[in-house]
Amino acid sequence: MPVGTAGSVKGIHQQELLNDINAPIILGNTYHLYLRPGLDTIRGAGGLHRFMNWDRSILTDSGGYQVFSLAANRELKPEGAWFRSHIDGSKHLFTPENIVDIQRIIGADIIMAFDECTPWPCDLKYAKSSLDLTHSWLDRGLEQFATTEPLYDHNQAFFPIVQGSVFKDLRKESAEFVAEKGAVGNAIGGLSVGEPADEMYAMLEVVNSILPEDKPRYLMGVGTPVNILVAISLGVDMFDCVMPTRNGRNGMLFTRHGIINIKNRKWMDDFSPIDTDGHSYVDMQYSKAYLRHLIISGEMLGAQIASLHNLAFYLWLVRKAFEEIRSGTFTAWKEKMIPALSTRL
RNA sequence: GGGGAGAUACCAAAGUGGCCAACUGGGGUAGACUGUAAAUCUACUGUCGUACGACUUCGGAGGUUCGAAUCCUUCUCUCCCCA
Repeated sequence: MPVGTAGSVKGIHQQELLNDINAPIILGNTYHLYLRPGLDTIRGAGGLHRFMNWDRSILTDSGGYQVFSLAANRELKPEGAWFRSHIDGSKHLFTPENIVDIQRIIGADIIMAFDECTPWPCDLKYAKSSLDLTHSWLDRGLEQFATTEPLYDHNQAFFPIVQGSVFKDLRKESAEFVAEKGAVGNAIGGLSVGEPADEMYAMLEVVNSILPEDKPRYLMGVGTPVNILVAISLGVDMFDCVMPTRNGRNGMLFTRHGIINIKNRKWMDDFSPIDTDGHSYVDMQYSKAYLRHLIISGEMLGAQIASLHNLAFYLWLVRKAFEEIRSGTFTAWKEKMIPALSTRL
């Protein structure tokens, strides 16, 4: 199995973190797997377990999110998406086919389909035409995946992505379209792009009533600790998000007791450990006051410590959720946790 | 001892009669960040009030003027050059 990092400092630290706490994880800001929350029972990760080592895997994204986030620098065509490089202005065509090829080359254990992540708000007409495009791209990606081979000595999985904005009918249509493909895992995209959380939850309910229960359901780009617990309760198994690292770099620490903005003056003279309940070596090693000083001073070490803390917290959160599910106490635990997680310390 | 320059809000630094409660940085305070062009971005930052606004500010004192951070007099302090 490949040891997955994106080659970044971030990735390396995550790897160290993994060695440290031995948690199931997919690298690249993706944390955890295989849950069966709705029924409070454990589920294996479907066919994936047959060839995947969850401790050492790579998940790569397709660039579909960049179709959304870099909208100003791209042009959408039926054949694919043209991106203009912000570095030298050169143009590059991303297609459902070459995106599969690229992820094959990287050696990703999980390859994501190329899709359009629709913005929010988004009118029904646009969402519908976008969904049609995403579906046609999905068929092309699946075809490319089926007609090519892994380049290395491990298998690769291809995850389709459900879209449909915040429209239940479209989400239903998309989930059915995706489920029909019989992939070893399925993803839910196009959420947490600005819509109210309740709308996201409503979409998850619709989609998860259709996506197969015995295959991982991967909610892309989510989210806050509360978002994750709610999504787990709605049947999601797998997440990824920039939040622990980006928000960490900007001074936000997530803990089981609530959220700390370490830049706040109130922590200036607080020399207690960052998190006495934490699971990363940084938590007892450094004080809040010191971390605050590092972040405020713009020291890279501060961003690293905060990121490590947050990643460890996120991993603890999903592992704990896993244990609570296993012992049949997830729902009660979740209800108790949500108010704490939302608290501003 | 002689000559010159300068003193602006927490710091630095614009402004050189009305558009100045005073540009811009920094600092400070708070907020945002959800499949990472993001070690980023936003707001506020004299006092009181939610706000229209009111009141006190540009080294000190005095003066000119309808009106002064800006002009005049004087005092205090700082820096530079020559002895």
